[in-house]
Amino acid sequence: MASINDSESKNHPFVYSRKDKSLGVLCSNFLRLYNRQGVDSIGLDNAANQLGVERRRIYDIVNILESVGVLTRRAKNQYTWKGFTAIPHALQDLRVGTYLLTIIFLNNMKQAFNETPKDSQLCTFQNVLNENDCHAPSSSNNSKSSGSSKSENNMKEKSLGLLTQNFIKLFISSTADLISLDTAATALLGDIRDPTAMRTKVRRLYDIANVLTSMDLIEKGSNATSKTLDTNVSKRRAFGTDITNHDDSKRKQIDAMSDWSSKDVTVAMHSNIDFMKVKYNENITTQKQSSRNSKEFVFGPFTPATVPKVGTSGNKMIKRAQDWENMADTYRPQYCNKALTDLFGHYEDAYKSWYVEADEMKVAHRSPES
DNA sequence: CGCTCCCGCCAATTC
DNA sequence: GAATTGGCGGGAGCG
Repeated sequence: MASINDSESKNHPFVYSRKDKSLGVLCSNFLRLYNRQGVDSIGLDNAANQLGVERRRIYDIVNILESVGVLTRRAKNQYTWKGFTAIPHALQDLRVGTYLLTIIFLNNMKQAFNETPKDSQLCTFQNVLNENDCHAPSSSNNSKSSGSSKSENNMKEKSLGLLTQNFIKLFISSTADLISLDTAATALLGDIRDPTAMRTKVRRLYDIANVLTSMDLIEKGSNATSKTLDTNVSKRRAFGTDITNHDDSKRKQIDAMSDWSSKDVTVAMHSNIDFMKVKYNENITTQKQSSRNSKEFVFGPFTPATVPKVGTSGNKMIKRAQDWENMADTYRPQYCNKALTDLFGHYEDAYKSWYVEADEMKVAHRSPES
């Protein structure tokens, strides 16, 4: 009781609005309630009461927060508050894992290019994620590899928490500032072409996006003009929605993400910097017209600025696409799901030249450390 | 009408 | 076998 919904409900505080019960505001309230020093333990029951919501909703919030390091499950009904300062570390772990994943992904792409179509759905980000669970435990015994990760804990694989992390990984591996939820959903879907699964996935992503937004880790952008701010630690990206879902041979609407702000300053998000709100925004006035087919910019597959040192001393220079370029337009692997193509479409060229290196690197980084 | 996404049924897990 | 957790998707709200 006392102090619950305050927010900025400008108008009539008594009119019910669906917005007032969104996961986003709930998360805000949750944070407002526990994000103060002195707190270190959180009881679910308590939280539910304080916030005046059903238990179920608390689980949603808590799971997502946990996946980003803000919380940790201590015991039944009991969570430990870690705070925002834990986010950088958590993200760093995700980043490392993602790096490797991307390399593998590139290889898969390569395969797709060379081999026949068959049922190579193996281009799904999710599939890559599955085959090598690069979860980032970050603490204690590294890679104890407890048995097979086959089809066992199927339950956990669809958890909101994991989905959240994978969603973030998508941002990390892509240079796109704008990623539509539909795109993300498709990429994160093991089985493409499953309308039902798709819808569900998108629903979940909406949930996640909302809480991440309330945490200021992400921002909603419009298809027309992306406004991307940037926290000093984490990359602040935006999510949008696919437009023109139907149709195909038209123009792929990567326009959505085609206008990036000035190559945002990919901050390192190193171990521990003061996180929080020191967001410095930069002028975003890049009305990049861009184009769909003749992309002239080639960015590196991985966020150039960062990339944790992995074995090889990060000799990642982007070689410009060569004769591959032509092939790119005409010989677009259509058997790779469209969403991914869109997602990574910017540097499709880069792929061509990259996968060669990726091949080498893959062998190279054979566990020097980490 | 299509995009969002809240609500809560009920299954899986844990006590 | 009760209590916790938490997928999942129907369908309501909003633009």
